Amino acid sequence: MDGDGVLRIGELSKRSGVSPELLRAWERRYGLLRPVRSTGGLRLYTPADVERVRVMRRHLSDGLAAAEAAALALRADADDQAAPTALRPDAVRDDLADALEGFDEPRAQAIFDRLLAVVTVETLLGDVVLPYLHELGDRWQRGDASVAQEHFASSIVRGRLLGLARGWGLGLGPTAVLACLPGEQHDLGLIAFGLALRARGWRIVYLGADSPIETVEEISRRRDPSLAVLSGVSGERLQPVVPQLRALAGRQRLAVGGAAAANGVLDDSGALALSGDPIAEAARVMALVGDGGEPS
Amino acid sequence: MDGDGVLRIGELSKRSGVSPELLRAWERRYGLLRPVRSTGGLRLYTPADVERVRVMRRHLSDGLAAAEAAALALRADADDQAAPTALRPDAVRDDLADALEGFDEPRAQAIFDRLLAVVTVETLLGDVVLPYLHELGDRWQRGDASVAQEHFASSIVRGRLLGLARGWGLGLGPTAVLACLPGEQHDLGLIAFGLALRARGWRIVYLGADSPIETVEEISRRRDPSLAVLSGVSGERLQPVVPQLRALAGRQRLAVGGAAAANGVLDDSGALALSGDPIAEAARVMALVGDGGEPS
DNA sequence: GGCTTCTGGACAAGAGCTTGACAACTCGCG
DNA sequence: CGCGAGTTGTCAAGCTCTTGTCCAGAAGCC
Repeated sequence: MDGDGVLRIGELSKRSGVSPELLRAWERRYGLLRPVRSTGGLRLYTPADVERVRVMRRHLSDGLAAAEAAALALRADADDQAAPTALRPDAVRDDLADALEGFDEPRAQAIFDRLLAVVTVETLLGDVVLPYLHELGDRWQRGDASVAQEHFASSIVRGRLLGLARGWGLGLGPTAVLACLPGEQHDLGLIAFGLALRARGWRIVYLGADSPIETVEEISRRRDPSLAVLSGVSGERLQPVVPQLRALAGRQRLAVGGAAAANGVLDDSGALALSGDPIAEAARVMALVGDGGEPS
Repeated sequence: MDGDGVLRIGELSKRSGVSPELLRAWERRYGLLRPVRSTGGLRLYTPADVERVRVMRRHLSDGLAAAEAAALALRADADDQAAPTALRPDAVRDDLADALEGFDEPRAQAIFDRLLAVVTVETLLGDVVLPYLHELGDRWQRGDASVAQEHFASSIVRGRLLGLARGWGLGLGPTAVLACLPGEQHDLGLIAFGLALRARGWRIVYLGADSPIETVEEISRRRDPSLAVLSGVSGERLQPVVPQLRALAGRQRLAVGGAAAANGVLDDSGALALSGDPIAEAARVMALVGDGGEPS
């Protein structure tokens, strides 16, 4: 499925039939594509970009103006995720919820298998897994779901997500280091975020739950990533480490994700707050890092 | 089918159609091949390497950049492996340690892939993963390994083990419920134990880290397992819950695993102590439950 | 001894990058 | 109809990055 790796502009040109100059022009003028950059500054495109260029061309040959065609191509992209027909996301979600809450691992795995055969990882995350995790969290807070159910479900989802994560350290794109704040055990959102970045061509170094800040510092020195992301669900986790974060943000582009980032605790720390859902934030990060480039 | 001896670079070049200079360049730049060396320092390749070079060439002719093609070839390696040479467990373990401690996820995954093509899950656990985890724990205590290395390595190992665990709830065998004691975050040993039981035909219901005892109780009621296992590395975790365990042991065959079970805290609780290594204990549990049969 | 291989660096061709310009085209309007 | 203004595909110059190839001297192998 995402077996294809990233493409450089020449190859995208060949596959889409659009000259490199024009591809760059479309990017500059309409933001049609927003490729990740390699360490050397080369544009790296994903297979999804090939499709987007195709849509653009189709609209052009329908007689639309370039600006118009680009706008449509960009929107089509969003619609695409909203309408994978055949499968009704909420139905699948209910199905999954039912399986997980009945402690029925085989059935839950089967649902994942069936889904992955039809949709992209991103759709899986955005339409099924993340909404389900939210729902489960809410129900747990209301006392409608037991700790047992929450534990069981998390374990299975974690296993599947980590399975999808295989090989996410590989490739040419920019590198992101991902870790949970000290004391934080909720890692599923962070893994989802990593998968979303991966789908856009990034390389991921994943440290997991409850990581001391020094840990992130060490990796930053060794791998010089384009971005380090710390994640946490509660502000209490964040408060005590803000000074450390400020120091780290001095030498390393830094972001904090999850609900912990929501209330302006980070305001003058130099770290970016990513309090939205993982997929949206991955898209945002793309834009920022793409624009800003690397601070040497 | 294998048995083929090793190849020197000239021979590999002839078979793969890639010049020796280029093969060396690919090794240096992308780590595509990692040949063992003769005593004199000559590179010695296996037939599997021929295949890998072929994959690389195919990706190149698909128009991918060399660096990207190499990355994919390294991952694709997973799918079809021909002849993974003689595998000496300690050598592999060192290799794995090296990859994990260098934060090199792709290489670590490749090592797992190569291993799994030849050995059973049980061998993988017993000869490589568990010893490595022990070693890492020791080094970490001595200060020879950093927290970052420990986190990174755990994440990858956890991902792989959970991947192997897929579908372990399926089947007809006796059911075991597995959970970590409250507050306990070390789940790798428990997962390994689950895999060992699975290899013997059990069904596993896995609850994961930091599980309240009530959680286990709830599942026991709903699934009526043949055994429930709680795991922890330190006795401190165990002490406070002994009364609860005693109560639970009244209606449910119960065991406690990990170092926490070592000192006679459990003596009169009715719970079985499993303080040895996961695989040996899985074998022991088989014998016990096999003998005793199912209570009603 | 003759052929192969090793290391490490160097090199050149080609692909890509950015900035800025430019000509063909479309379109609204007097 | 002709004209200015905006749109859009293409091009160029000067640099950087990537990648296949080459070299020289030392050493291995049969």
